[in-house]
Amino acid sequence: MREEVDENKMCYEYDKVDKYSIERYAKRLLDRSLNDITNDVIYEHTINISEKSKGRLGNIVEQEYFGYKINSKKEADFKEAGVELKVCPIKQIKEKPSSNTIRGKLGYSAKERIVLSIIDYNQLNEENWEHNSLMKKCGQLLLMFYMYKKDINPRDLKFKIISLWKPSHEDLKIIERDWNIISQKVKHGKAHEISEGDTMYLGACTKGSTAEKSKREQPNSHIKAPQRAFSYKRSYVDYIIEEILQKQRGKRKITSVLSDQNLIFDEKVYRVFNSLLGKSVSDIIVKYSINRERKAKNFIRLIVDDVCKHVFGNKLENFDEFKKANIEIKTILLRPDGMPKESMSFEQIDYCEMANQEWEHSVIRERFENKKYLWIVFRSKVKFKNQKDLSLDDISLCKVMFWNMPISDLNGSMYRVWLDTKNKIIDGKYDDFIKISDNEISHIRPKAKDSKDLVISPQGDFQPKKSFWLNARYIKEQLKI
DNA sequence: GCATGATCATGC
DNA sequence: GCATGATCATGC
Repeated sequence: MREEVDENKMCYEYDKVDKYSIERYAKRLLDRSLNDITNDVIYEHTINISEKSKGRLGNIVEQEYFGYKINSKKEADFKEAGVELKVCPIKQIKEKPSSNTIRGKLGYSAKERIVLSIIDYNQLNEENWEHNSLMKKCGQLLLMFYMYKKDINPRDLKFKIISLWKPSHEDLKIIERDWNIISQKVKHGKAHEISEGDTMYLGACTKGSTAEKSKREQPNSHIKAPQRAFSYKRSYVDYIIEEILQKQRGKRKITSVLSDQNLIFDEKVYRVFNSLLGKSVSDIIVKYSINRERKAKNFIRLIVDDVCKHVFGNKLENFDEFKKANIEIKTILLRPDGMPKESMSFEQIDYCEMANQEWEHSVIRERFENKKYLWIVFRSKVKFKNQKDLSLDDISLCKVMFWNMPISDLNGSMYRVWLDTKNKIIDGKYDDFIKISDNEISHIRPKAKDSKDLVISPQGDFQPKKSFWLNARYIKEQLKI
């Protein structure tokens, strides 16, 4: 009882010019919900949780817990201290066994990106990085992560991680370039072509009920562009969470960073691989003294990994930047005419999961909206049937590019394929998925150890493992060779 | 032991 | 030679 009185007495008692005081005050909510600590004092500030305002927990925390009016203006929430408050949902996940973690270990993952501020295209058109309104408002964040639960009164949601946070010096360089990529599109009258996948950590995500409704004027072009907001990408937020937790545990973070003083990581990747353009696989093997038998089906990919271990000291996907920006590496082999020999496969479909998912939160949308790919493209000089028939002298590196799926393809063809597949899973039609000849950008096909390699379905029986494939023809288009 | 990345094999 | 089903070495 006494503690409860003390808690209430302390309400609003923070020094608004001192960010550490604000953080300390915020941390009273650690492992608690608003309802756990507040009873009497808060009532006079209680706000209505209407359906329209979605009852966002962030709004409630701002008004009831910190006692200030909601501010979506250009200055920070705690303007005297220069601190912007962000209340963000997280979920518990099993960490992927691919890293060095023990299988099944529990960790936190960001449920969504952190939206920083709406982009005012006209204002951005006038800004440069040195005097930008985004970092002025959001350069110093106070992050309050809570455990997300569906259909729960927001006042009962428990906070798990609370901390001041700002990007490290190294990250800020990448964020600066991301900002410049976005602002350059605006300055060139291409705000309507912006995609969240254009950038690494800082994204420009759509904001508004629907992209159509939210369209607004942009400078330097008469074409209307969907409203967008600066945000930290979900994969980057995962890293923020990890960074804060490691700091709290007193562990020094083991970093594996590819960027250096002069070059950002993708520039280093380009520099190394562009120097190898036109070189054959056998040239590359000799150059880096690679010793590997040509047995595995993913031989070329293993060579690429060998090169990276030699040049960078590690495989690319093991570097922090690749994790933060959510970049996956794919090698592609082209026939002499530029057509990829194969379509590109992805992880197998979890039939039960997919039957219950909505598009907005689907694995496949997440995969292609919030993810970048590094395509390392080889081309054969001569016609061939099987790759193993080719001489390594005849396969050479022809292009290296970072790729992400254009929004129009994601919301168009990809959505159609996803919806068709989901409906057929629900109907139990496992032999009737979209084929490559259906001329979408993607199709469904088996991907398993063998035909007896099965996985459980929502109907309770076992079905062959299958996965999404990007059509070879679509990849050719995207390569623009 | 199994997911992953990628290619092979076969029928038409 | 395409379409699609089937499969394998690797590495975590």
